[in-house]
Amino acid sequence: MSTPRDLRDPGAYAGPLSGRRAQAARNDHAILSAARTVFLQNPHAPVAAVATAAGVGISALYRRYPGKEQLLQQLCADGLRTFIAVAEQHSDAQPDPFTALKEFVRGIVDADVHALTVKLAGTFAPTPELGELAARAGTLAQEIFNRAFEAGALRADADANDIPMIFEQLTAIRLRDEARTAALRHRYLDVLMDGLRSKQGAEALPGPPPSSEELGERWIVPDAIMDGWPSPSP
Amino acid sequence: MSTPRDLRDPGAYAGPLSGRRAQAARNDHAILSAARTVFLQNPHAPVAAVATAAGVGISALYRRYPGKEQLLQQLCADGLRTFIAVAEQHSDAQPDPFTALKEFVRGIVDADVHALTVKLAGTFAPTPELGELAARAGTLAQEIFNRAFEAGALRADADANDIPMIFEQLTAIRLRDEARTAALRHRYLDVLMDGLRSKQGAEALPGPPPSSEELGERWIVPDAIMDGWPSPSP
DNA sequence: GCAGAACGGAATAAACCGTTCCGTTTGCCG
DNA sequence: CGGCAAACGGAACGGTTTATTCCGTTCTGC
Repeated sequence: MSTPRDLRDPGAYAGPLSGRRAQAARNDHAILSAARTVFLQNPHAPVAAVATAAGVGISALYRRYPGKEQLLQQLCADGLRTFIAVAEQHSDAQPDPFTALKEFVRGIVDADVHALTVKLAGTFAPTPELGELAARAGTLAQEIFNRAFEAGALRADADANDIPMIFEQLTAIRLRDEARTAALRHRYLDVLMDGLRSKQGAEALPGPPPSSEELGERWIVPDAIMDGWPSPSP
Repeated sequence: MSTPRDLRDPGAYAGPLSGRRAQAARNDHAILSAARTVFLQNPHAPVAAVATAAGVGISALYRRYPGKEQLLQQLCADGLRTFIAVAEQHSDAQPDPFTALKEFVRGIVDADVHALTVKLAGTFAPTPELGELAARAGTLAQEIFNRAFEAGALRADADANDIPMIFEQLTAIRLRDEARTAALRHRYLDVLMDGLRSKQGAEALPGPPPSSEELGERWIVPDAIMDGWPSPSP
């Protein structure tokens, strides 16, 4: 029985797993990965685009997730978990706190994980678990910032809430070519972090840093981008 | 026929004009302004959202523009013209070229004009006029950068194409509160420009600056965000 | 062989959206 | 004053897009 199987995705390591089961396992990953790429490019992309990008049919997707919303939640949760992992990894084991902070930011930016938690926000209902993960992520980032700050490596008017804003700005850099995107982000990461460094003769940054409420703004508003603007009335 | 007069663009001056004509004049401005706000928030917002935000009916909008596309083109052209005006205004009359550059960037960012030309790109067919305006805008920006660079105010590996990328990053900062948005943008404008300043002991920025082709990427692709990915076929 | 897990993709039903149409209001002019 | 037409508001229309369901097919494991 020369297993002629698996017309799909022939390049991706057919492995020792045999046939259908193996395909299923690979599809698990392919779908998640495709969803990541597609939704990162366009948060409102149709589900069919994910299936196409994953090289599977729509039913393969719906077999795994009850609906689009659950897929997005999964994506977001995974992103948050990655964020936490990166943060923990850079939390210590680095003599210089400034370098630790910079490497941490680079890690998050390379993982392209911030967009997952923010650009997707508002396109699905957040679950309690998501909230907890986000809280933990925030705490870890805060700690890494604090260490650098207390070591005197940052300008006096730098603030922990500047970090998410830096993510935001670097995340805005997105070209078709993924490698080039990463390279450019590194470039401006250097510029930004250099601007945040402590230095003499620098005048104070204008205005207060973002407040936590301001940073959290994104999570509210399901989408309501079009309707009654300020807030019509219930 | 017998168009009595040109109701368009009365200079946003509602004044003592009486009745219907005055309302029309005010609507001209209200619609354009609302469109700006709405499409800046969400480039794919429905036309109805603009009408609602402007506090007018849909027909008031369609009386002025043949369709959505023309409205977007108008918006983009206005944005480009503003860009050019700001650039010309900061092009000289400023002794220090670095300050001139920074003020120029601040002017563009405050006018929120970059998003108009880039976030909207790909949502409508560009006209030849738009192309010319964009070219002129680019040239002006380049000149302002060059003056600062040649004066030695910028780090040696800074590049003119870094400027659009800075716009891009600052434009990504967008809160509900417009004033706060501007304030935060000023904050990171300071950080970024400080990072771009010439200084000793700075290691080189990693990787090459963005190429002009990379910056122009946005204009191609009508939308095709979901379908054949790399580029299906003509 | 056979039962059924997994699939691919067409079919479906419900939005969503740009644009048109129609009835109404309201200055202006004779 | 009466009538005309510029301006409007917003419902109605038709096309398109999308999430989700359904069904026939293909393999696997036994």
